[in-house]
Formats: sequence, structure tokens, C-alpha cells
Amino acid sequence: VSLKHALLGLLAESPASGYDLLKRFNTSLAFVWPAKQSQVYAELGRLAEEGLISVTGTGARNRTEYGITAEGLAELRHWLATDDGERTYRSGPLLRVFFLWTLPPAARAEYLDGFARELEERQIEFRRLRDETDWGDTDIDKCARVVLEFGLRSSAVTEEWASWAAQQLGA
Amino acid sequence: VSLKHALLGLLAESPASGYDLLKRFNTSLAFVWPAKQSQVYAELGRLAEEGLISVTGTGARNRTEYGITAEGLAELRHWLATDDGERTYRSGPLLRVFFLWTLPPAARAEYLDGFARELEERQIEFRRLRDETDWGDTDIDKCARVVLEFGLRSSAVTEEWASWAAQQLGA
DNA sequence: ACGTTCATGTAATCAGTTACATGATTTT
DNA sequence: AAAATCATGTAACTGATTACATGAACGT
Repeated sequence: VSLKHALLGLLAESPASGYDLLKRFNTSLAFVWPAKQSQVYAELGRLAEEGLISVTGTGARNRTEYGITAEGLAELRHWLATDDGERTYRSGPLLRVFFLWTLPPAARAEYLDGFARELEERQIEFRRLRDETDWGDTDIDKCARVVLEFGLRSSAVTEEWASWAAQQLGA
Repeated sequence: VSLKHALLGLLAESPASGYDLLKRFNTSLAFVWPAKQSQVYAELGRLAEEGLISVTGTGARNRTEYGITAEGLAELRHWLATDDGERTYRSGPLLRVFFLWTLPPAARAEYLDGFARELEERQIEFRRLRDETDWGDTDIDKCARVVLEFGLRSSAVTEEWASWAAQQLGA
């Protein structure tokens, strides 16, 4: 159950409303741990009941701001320190490649080349983010940059691989 | 809904029982699309009802062997040809890195070095698989090898990245 | 006889997605 | 006055995990 810890982590940075948090899930966290609106609001309710977060203020339009509590921070640190060994990756694109042999060679290469192009675009987006964001030299920003760097490196090798795979399976 | 297509893909290769398929999900598909026992048997039932697969034989100990039907193969090819654009990656380890700033520098490096070591072991396992399997030169095997190659390349860069990140965040 | 592997299923629960619903405030 | 954005919530459903449960056949 990691949505819980994603929320705690974001709230450890600064208090925020469900709406604020949602924006994070659609931007910085989109490639790491995406979440939907309904899920975020529901989880915030549960965390508040558990006492891991608490309402720190309210604003216009029913805005409710939550902050992390001491117990919440302890829970977050505990989760970080104890690796649960969960390594469940799921990749739709990769699953398709596994079964690409059922298609004619031309279609195989087409699929993989399309995938490569997509990854190229993603890299451009990541590079733009890296270069156009003005990063502070706080630890928070350092961590975010390190994660972004992973996105960049990983989409680069995946693109290379997809192009290579298109060659392998296209003939 | 991709478990459906994972099953169709495996059955396109050859008829198999739920038990047989489960072994595939725990080996070759473990890093691409893992699935649990209860899920596999339930989905097989649904696919049979839909007419995408059918019982091709029975054996000792209630063994029920399914084979893909013409409709099933059409559905598989259709799914392969039309990319649904779903790109939801979720990575627990990466999520942790995002929040590593809440821990002292030593603990950050420890986490990332541990992650790197894990990826090194995974690479060894992948290399063993690549070298010790006797691959035929069928299209089926070519696809499987291409996917395995992805696992190898991707765990290699991730390992490098994790070691680099340990340096970045450890001081 | 005994342990292991083969083989399937069900029930409860948890996590995630889609769709619907509402209304206040700010901007143009 | 209208449109856009802010802001939260609920209900129905689908997908995935955990745990329980059973029993036949095979190897030693």
C-alpha cells in the first residue's frame, strides 16, 4: 500500500489540500506513482482517521489543507527504512513485444518504431523539465532531480532497445 | 485489461492448462506481467465463456487444457495492432527515492546501494537465462530473447543510476 | 505409507478506474 | 453574464492479492 506513503511524503514537504496533491500526482509523480482524484480524497480521509495527518486549515471553496503529524512522519520514515522487497513491474508495451511473433514482420517493426518515437518525445519532455525548472539546492530538489535523471536515462536506453528490437524482429 | 491478452498470447503458442500457464507467469512473464493463481483460473473461465479459448483436452487430476480459438487469435492480433496508449508505470523503489530527503544522508546512500546490489543480482540471473537456455531460431524465441535483452539492459542502467544516485544523495 | 507435485477452485478483501454530481470563486 | 478554474465527494465496477480448501496421482 504505497499511495498512503506517497501522500505522507508529499505532505512531509509542506501542508497541502487534496487538490494540490492531485496536481503533483499528475506531474512529478505521474511516471512513478500515478493516482486518480477519487483515490486521493478517499485516502486522505483514511490517513486523517488514523492520525497520520491532520487538518491544518481551511479556505475558500471547501478547501481543506492537511499537514503531516509526528506519527505520520514516523510512519513515512519507517516505510523508507524497511524495504518490503515488492518488485512488481507491469509493462503493457513489453507484454505486446512478447507476443509480436503473431503479427507479420512489417507490423512488428512498425510497433517497435512507434514505441521508440514515443520514448524520444518523452526524453524531450524530461530534458525540458530538467533545464527549465529552477532547481534549488535543497535536499528535496536533489531527490526530485535524481528521480528525473532516472526517467531520462531509462527512456534513452529503452528507445535504443526498441530501435534495435525493430531491426531484430522486422526481418 | 491485459491479463486477458497475456493468456491469449501464451495459448497462441500452444494449448495449456491453468497450471502450465501459471508457471509462465512466475518465470518468463514475472517481470513483464505477473499474475496470481486465483486470477488465472478465473480469467480462463471468462475467456472460455466468451469463446476466445476452448477446452482442448482433459487429463489426470482434473487437468483442463485450453486452446485458443480463431476468435481468440483475432482478438489478440487486434489488441497488438491497436496501441491503447496506456503508460502507467508504478515503481515502489523510485517512489522511495523521491522521499529519501526525509532520512539522514547515510541512510539514503544505504538504500540506493542496496538497490544497486539487487539489480546486479538480477542481471546475473538474466545473463544466466540468456546463456543457458537453448534458444531455437523460431519467431517465438526471438521475441522472448528481445524481451530478455530489455530486462538486461534496463537493469544495467538502473544499477549504474542507483550507484550514481547514492553518490549524489549520500553527501 | 508418506511426502511431493499436480491441479483446481472459492471467498474476502484491497487497490485502482470510470463516471457522475455539485457548487463556490475567480477571471474575462 | 458566462466561462474557466478550484475544490470535494460518492457509487459502481474492474483488477489484483491473500487466504483458505480440497483432492488426485506420482515417486520413494
